[in-house]
Amino acid sequence: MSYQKAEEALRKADIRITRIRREILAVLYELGHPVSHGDISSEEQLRNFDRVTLYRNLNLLLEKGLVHGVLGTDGSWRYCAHPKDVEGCPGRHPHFLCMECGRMFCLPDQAIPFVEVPSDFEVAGKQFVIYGRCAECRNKGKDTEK
Amino acid sequence: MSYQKAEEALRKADIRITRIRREILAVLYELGHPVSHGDISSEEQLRNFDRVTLYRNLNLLLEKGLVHGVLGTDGSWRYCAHPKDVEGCPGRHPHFLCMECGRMFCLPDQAIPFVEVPSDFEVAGKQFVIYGRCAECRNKGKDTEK
DNA sequence: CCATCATCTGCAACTCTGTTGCATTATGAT
DNA sequence: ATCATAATGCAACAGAGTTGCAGATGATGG
Repeated sequence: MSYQKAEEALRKADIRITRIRREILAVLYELGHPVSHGDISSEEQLRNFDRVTLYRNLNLLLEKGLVHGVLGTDGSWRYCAHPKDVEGCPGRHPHFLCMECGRMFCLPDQAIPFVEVPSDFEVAGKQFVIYGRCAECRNKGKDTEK
Repeated sequence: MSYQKAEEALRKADIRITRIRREILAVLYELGHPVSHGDISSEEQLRNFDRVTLYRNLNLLLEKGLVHGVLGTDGSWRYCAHPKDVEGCPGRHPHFLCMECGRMFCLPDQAIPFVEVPSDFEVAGKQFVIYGRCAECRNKGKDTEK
């Protein structure tokens, strides 16, 4: 079950185990692809927590490296996490954002390439987002287009 | 002068030539690197125009392809443009965002690589942002750190 | 098992970026 | 110069995310 993995991760990161943190990690572990604050907050297990508390905990988990974030071209952040011993999105690859349904997909086969920055610049991270329409939305479009 | 280039570009794109459009393009042509709505609106020549009008025109210029946009990891868009006959940022390369001063830099020597997306996905565009600290901010830091 | 205290949570209010609706004004085609 | 069309300014709104603070909760020591 994901709760055990979640608790384990929290313990390793040396932060208190609270219900919301366990739930966030469990949800992210189970979904396995990047989801927005809104998506997370409408999950059954998290519906009754405060928006703000959710934001604060997502930021904490980001800082501690238990979760990684991808900024969509719609301006909102998606969060993704996997238990350490499970193959999954480590955040170091491009993501695809469907501008129609808002879903984000990992493109895990391709690494984000190394990029040369001017000397003396300090790199903290990279974001590589491809945007467009996913297969599902393109098919939906075809039905109603004509 | 940039105004002539600006008018030329507007004429070619077949949109009305108004004062704000001429000024936006002239400002972007002269700056030559991506700047935010806030940066643009505090430029001398544009200070007296309405926020909303500026947003609407930036969006129009984006649509018409006279300007391109880059979303920073701080969640706000930067806009960049060059006159057609001048070597400049065509938008098809990575950008560096300094998280401290908020300035964005083009990394024009390196093209954004081709990325394979799942079949039947439709690509509309790409965003590739490297974030961290620019040389200037790192130096500033050194003075006060100890 | 309970007390204690640091930390976390919920609430209200706020900021910042960007958008919409509508009345007024300017543009450029005739 | 006239006039329809398009652009502007204003007010109000929307959504994402943050801050401050009072009250609740979780880990630790007795």
